[in-house]
Amino acid sequence: MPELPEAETIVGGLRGPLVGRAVSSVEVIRPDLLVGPPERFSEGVTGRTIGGVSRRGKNVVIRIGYTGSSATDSAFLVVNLGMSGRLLHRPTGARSPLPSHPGVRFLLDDGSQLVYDDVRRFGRLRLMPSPAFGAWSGTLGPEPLSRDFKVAGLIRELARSRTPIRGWLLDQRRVAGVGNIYANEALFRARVHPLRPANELSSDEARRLHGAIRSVLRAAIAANGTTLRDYRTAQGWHGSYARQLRVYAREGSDCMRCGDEIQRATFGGRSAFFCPTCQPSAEVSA
DNA sequence: CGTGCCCCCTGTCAGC
DNA sequence: TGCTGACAGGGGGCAC
Repeated sequence: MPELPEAETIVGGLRGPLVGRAVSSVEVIRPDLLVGPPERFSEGVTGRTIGGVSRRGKNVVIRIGYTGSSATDSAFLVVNLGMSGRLLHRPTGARSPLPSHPGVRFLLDDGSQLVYDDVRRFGRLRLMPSPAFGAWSGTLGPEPLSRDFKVAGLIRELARSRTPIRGWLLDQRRVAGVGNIYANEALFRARVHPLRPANELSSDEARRLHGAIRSVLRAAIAANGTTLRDYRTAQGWHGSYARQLRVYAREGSDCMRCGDEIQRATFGGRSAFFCPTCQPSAEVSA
């Protein structure tokens, strides 16, 4: 599901309704969604005030603290949505459809609710004290839309691995927030075959990939993310980037760039989509 | 440490 | 109509 653009869209939809609200009560319907004991989770959240909503990679981060506290005595609720997780805000008296598979429900002091809903239950909610949050964040790679994500750094890191580039992009320790949809889309834009070993990309290909990752993520954010099936915004809406996808789920269709037929291949346990002409399996010298 | 494979879970769809 | 198998946006654990 949700990759960086979807998490970013959810964050944008939660910030207004959540920031400044206190959590009146928590209902843990599916304890297996929590990392750690449910009692500690409930005690750590109940009665506290939401200080901010942000994102790290694909994760939604909700900062929680006592009213008036500084950031240092905050805790961080980190939500990884897995494949089918949703974070839905339901205003008081909302007529929006009921969540189908609610896992955790937060009742807020204005009567509205935040519901974590997840059909497949691959998602996880983790409440972390500040130091643990910092350590966890440090295990993730740079934010691809930040200034920390540099061409030089990408070239250096690519050289250290011979993993196929599509798998390399999915590793959150390398770049935070890229998943299978946007890895495939970025590789098409950069004209790099998904099976190319990372350390065999030329510096020009790495430069193109760097730009392609950033532009595809930005475009997807502008479209509120990609809804193929499960993803919804915090308000329950669909994202509209699916109709702008150039290769993902377009197997058998014409390449928008050259007209050749888009191929699908399964490796690393997941589908890759690419144009065999625009993305040759070895770099073509100019 | 890097890499590849399996599994977690439910729902949907294609094929028979 | 109904059954079976493949597959779905993620990631943790394990063996090598």
